[in-house]
Amino acid sequence: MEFTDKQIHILETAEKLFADKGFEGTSVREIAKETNMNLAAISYHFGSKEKLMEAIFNYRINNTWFAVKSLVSGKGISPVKKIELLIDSVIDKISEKECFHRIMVRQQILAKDDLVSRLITESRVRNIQLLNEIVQEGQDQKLFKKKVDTPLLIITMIGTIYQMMNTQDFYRQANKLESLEDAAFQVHIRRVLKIHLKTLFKTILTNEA
Amino acid sequence: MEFTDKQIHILETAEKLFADKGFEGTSVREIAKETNMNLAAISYHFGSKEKLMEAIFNYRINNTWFAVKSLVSGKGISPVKKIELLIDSVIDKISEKECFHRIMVRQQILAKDDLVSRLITESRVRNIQLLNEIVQEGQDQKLFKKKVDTPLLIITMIGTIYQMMNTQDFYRQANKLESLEDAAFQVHIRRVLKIHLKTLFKTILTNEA
DNA sequence: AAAAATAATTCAAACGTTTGTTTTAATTCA
DNA sequence: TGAATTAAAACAAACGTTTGAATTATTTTT
Repeated sequence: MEFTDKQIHILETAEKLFADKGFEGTSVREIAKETNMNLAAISYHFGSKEKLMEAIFNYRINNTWFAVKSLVSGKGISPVKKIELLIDSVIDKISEKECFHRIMVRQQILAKDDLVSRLITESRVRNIQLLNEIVQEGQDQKLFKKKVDTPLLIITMIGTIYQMMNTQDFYRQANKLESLEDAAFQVHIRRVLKIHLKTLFKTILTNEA
Repeated sequence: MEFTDKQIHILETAEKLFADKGFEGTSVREIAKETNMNLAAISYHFGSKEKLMEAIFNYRINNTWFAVKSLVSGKGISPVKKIELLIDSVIDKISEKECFHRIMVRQQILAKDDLVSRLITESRVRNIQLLNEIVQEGQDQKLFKKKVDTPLLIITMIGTIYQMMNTQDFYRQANKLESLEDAAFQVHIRRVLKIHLKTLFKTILTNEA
């Protein structure tokens, strides 16, 4: 799936608009205006609004996990360390593509069965397999509990990250962090989330507590 | 805010449609057809589609926390027990109003500042205050850690519940629970979530681990 | 290297639908 | 009778998409 510079410009502009106003809430005319292109250009380059959405998913959802996978399947790294690397990586990846993930959250709630929904499911399966590998390794080394609900673990991880992403203004206010610069606050959130999730995972995976 | 039976019928029908297809993805004509009412009836009873959405929020978002509040502010109950009661209650309340919460999740992601957004924020403030009370009590009794990020705790709680709600088919498949009846699976999810979140909260709040 | 031919892209305009809402008359209920 | 509700029809505006001519880029031919 290759895209030209112009197409990528449309993709990323549409991504921002879809994230802010929703798919149905964004008109093709808005996308055209925001990209300084003609209305017909979107149909010309992508065929339809629906296909543009699919293109965004093809553009974003690939290659997300390959870097993590190589990190994680490396020998000589303890399962605990691998979990930590995974958490760091997931948080960074999601933060980098915040708009896309906002779209994905909204999309996964809808009762649809289209290409986009299938792409989301495939992505989830990959995540499960990845975490399962690490958990299995930890169990083999008697470091982790025997019974671990891996899907539930992922649900807490992704759910916490997404909820933070979607309510970050509220978190900022509740913790009186309004004085922080935007960028500094983003860094702060990531750090807090990473520490938090690592603690949680250790509790669930090891036999402590 | 009082509603007639007919209005409630419209509210609940629209709620289901908004949850399944999104606000912009649902037409007023669809709501009319689904309720077996005339198109103009929606405008007549609520004024506009936007106001109908606001009415759904007014209908649902109230009274959600009053029952919890009375449970929680009771004397003679340990802070740990109160946390458990809170978790049980939140999970049950959200499960009861799944459609509404699906709408709320989608709504809170949008970059809007309307009445609905303000209602969501107010609801969050109430939740924080409630949990803060319990945490404070636990800290006074030297049961909980001194430093607790209450907002982060709520984010994990709500985030986990929402993520489970939105990906429950996936969870079911990943844990090979397809043989369970729908109702039994719902019960299963709730039980698992309750145990899971209680464990997490105890870890974060107490000085273990 | 210049010219001609072909392909790719941009543009304004218009297409037919669907949208949320309003109107006006008919009907129901108190 | 008079107010509340329902019904069918119409409204203008916005929607996604298509059209066909104009323009630009690329390739082919001379």
